Amino acid sequence: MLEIFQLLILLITSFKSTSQGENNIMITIKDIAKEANVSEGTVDRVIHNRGGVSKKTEAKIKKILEFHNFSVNPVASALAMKNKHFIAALIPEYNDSDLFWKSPYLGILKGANDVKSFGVQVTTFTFNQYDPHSYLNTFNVLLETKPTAVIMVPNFSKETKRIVNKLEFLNIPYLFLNIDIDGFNNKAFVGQDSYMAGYIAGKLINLSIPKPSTFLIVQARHNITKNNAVSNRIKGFNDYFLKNNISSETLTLKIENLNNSSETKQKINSFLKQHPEIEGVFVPSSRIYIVVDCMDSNYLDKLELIGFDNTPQNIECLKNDSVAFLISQKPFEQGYESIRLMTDYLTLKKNMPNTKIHLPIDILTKENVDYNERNEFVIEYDNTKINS
Amino acid sequence: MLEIFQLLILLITSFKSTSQGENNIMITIKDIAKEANVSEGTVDRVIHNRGGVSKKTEAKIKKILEFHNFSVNPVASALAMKNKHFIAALIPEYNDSDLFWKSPYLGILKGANDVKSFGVQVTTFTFNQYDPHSYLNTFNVLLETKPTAVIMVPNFSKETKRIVNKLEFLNIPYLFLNIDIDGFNNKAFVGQDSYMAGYIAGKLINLSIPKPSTFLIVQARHNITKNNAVSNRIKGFNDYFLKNNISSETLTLKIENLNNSSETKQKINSFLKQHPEIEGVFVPSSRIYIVVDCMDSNYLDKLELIGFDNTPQNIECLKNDSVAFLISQKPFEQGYESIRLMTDYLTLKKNMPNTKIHLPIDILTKENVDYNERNEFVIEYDNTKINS
DNA sequence: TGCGTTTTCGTGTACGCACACACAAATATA
DNA sequence: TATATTTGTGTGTGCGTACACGAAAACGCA
Repeated sequence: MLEIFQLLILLITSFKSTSQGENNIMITIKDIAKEANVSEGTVDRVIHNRGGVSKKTEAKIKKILEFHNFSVNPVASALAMKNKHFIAALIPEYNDSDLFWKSPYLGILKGANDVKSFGVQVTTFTFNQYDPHSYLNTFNVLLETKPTAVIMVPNFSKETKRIVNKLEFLNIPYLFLNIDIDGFNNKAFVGQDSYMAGYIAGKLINLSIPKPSTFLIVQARHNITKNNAVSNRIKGFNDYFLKNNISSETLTLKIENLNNSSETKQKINSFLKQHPEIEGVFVPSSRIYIVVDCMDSNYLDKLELIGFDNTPQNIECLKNDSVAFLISQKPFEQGYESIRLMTDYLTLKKNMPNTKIHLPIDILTKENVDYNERNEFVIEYDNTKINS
Repeated sequence: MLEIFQLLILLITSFKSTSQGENNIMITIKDIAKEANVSEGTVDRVIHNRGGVSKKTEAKIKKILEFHNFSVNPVASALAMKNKHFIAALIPEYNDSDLFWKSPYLGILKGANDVKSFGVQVTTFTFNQYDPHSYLNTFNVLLETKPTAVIMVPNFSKETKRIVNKLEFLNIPYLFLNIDIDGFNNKAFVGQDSYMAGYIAGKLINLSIPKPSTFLIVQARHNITKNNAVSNRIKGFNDYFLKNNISSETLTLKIENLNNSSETKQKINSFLKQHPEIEGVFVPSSRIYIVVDCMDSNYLDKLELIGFDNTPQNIECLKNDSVAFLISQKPFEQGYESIRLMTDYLTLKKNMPNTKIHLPIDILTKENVDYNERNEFVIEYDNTKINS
C-alpha cells in the first residue's frame, strides 16, 4: 500500500519534470519555416508584422508559432540588430558628506555593463542636487549627445517641466528615478513609495516607545521645498499617528545647512534641552549620521532615532546603536533596474509593466543590514581578465 | 564668481560623462585581429588559451587586448557556443496548506526562461519534503536525465550524503538552496542566514513588549530534527535574549501534525490557558497562519505574533493584524539567483563569488509587504505574444 | 647538404539564429 | 499582352567559436 503511494508520487513528479523540460527546447525560425514550407525571411515578416505575406500563409505560420510556443532567441536577435541605443542618465552627484547617490550610480554602472552587448550604451551626467542651474546646464550637455532615452532624477519641478518639454518635443522617452512627481508623461517611475516609508518609520518609532510621546523631526532647509521624497516621508510619518489615533505629536527643527557642524550641534542640543518631552528623533533625509555626530551622548543614550538610507556613515550609526532603524530603498537596484527597464523598452519593444515601479521598503537593523545590499558587490567576470 | 564655479562643475560633469561613455564602446575580435595583423581565429586562441600561437604573437595580442580593455561579447559568444547545459533542480513540492515552495519554483521558472538562449535547459524535480524516500527516489529520476549541474534543497542530512556522493562521483557540480548544511563540497549556498533571522525575530518581539516576558515557540514535530533552517531560527531567537541579558524565557509547544486543525486548536489554546504569563508567540516554520486560525480571538487580540515567510496565507494574517511581523527571505529570488549563478558558472566559467550567498533578511509589516516581492510578477515579454 | 617527414603556427571560413534588404517569381489588373 | 502589385526567396550581416587545411619551420636520416 505504501509502496503504491510512493510510486504515485514518483509518477507525479516525473510528469512534472518531463513537461517542464519540454518547454525549454529552443525552436528556431528555421524549424518554423521548414514546417510551414516558407523561407525564414517570411517567418521573420510574420513575427514582426512587416507585411508582404498573404493572409493564408500568415495564418499558417502563426498557427505553427503558437503550437510550438515559439519565442525569438533574444541573444541572436540582439546580435543581428544593428541599431544602437544611447541611454543618458541624469542623476545627482555624490560627495563624502552625502554618499546616497553613489549606490544608484553603481547600479547604473552595472546595468551599463550588462546591456553593452545588446547594443545599448549608457552615459551618466551628474549635477549638484541643490542647484537648479547645475541641473539645467547638465541636462543641456546631456542633450548634445543625442540620447535615445533618458533616465532622470526630477529634482526641481519647474526645471523638470522645461527639460521634459524638450524631451517630448524630440520624442525622447524618459523615466523618473527615485523621486516621484505627477503630471508628466514619464514612461515609468522607479523608486520607493516615500510616503509609506515615512509612515512605517512612524510605526517603528511608536513601537519602541509605548506611550504617546513627542518626536523631533530634523530637517535641512534645502529639503523643505525642493525634495518631494523628503516631504512625503514627513507626511507619512505624521499621518501614522493621526490615522491610528495616537496622541503623539511632532516638533520640527529646521537647520539651514546640515554641513555646518558647530551650528547644527548647538541648535540640536539646545532644542533638545528646551524640549525634554522629546522621546525620539526622525530624520527624513539621508543624513542622520550628521545629527548623531552633533547630539550630546546623554541624548543619544536616551532617545530613539530613526532615519533613511544605507550610506556607510548611516550604517555605522546603526551598528553602534545610535540609530535604532534605517528605512532603506534599494538604491543600487534603482539605478540598475532603470537601465534594464529602459533597455528592454528600447530593444524588445516591451511596454513598461507599470508606470510606478515601487522598490521594496526595507527595514534595516544592525543585524540584517549586512545582508541587505548584496547587489552592490559588482561581480568580476573571468573573461575580463585575460589569462592572468 | 558664481558663474566660474558653475562652469567648473559643468566641466567636471562633462569629464565624467565622457570617460564613462568611452568605456562602453564594443571592440570586437575583428578589430583586435586587424591591429595585431593576425586572423580572428588567432585572437580566439589567445583569449581562450587554446595554444598553437607563438609566444611572440601571443604577447602582442595580449598587449592589444589589455590596451583596449577588451571583453568578449557574451551575446555573440552564447550564440556561437554549441554545447548545451542541463541544470536539474531538486526542490520540495508545494501544496495549498504550505505554499512556501511555490515562490522558489516560480523563481526557477523565470530563471529558466532567462537562460534558455544561453544554451541552458532547466528541469525541476519535486519531492515530498517530509519523506526521505521521496527525496531519494526523485533524485534517482533526476539523475537519469544526466544533468550538467544540480541545484538542490538538502532536506535530509543522511540522504543528502548519499546524493552528494553520487554527484561527486559523476563530477556533477551542485549548489544548495535555502537550507545551509556544512561538510559538503557544494559550489555555493543560496539562501538566508536562518540563525540571524531568528535572532531578529527575538529583537522585534522584545521591542513590542518592553518588560521581560515569556514567549511561546510553536513547532510541528516534523520540523524538529529534519529542518536545519527551522532549528537555527529557534536558536537565534533564544540567543537574542541570552546575549542581551534579557530575562525573558521561552516555552515550546510541539504539535505532531499542524494540519490536524482540531487537535492543534485544542493544544494551543489549552497551553495558552495554562500559561497566562505568555505575551508573544514565535512560529519558526512558514505556517504561522495555521496557528492564527487555531487561536481563540481573545488570545489573538492580546498576544504579539511573529512568523516567517510571505506566503499568501501569512500575508493575510499580517494585513488583518493577527501577526505583527513576518521575517521573509526572498524565496523567489532564491530560485532565480540559483539558476543565474549556476548558469554563469557553466557558460562563463565564472567562479562562484562566495560559497554562501546570503539573501536579505526582510522585516515585513502590513505596510511594506506589498512592495516586497515585486520579482514575483513574471513579466510578460511582447515577443511571446505573436501579434495578437 | 639535401630531402622527406613531422610539428608548429596561422588563415579562412562555416556555423550558431535573427534581421532585413535586393531581387525574382507569381498574381492581378488594365 | 504589358504593366503594376503582391508575395516570397536568398542571403550578407552581426561577433565569436573552432575545425579543416595550408604554409612555414624544425627535425631526422641518408
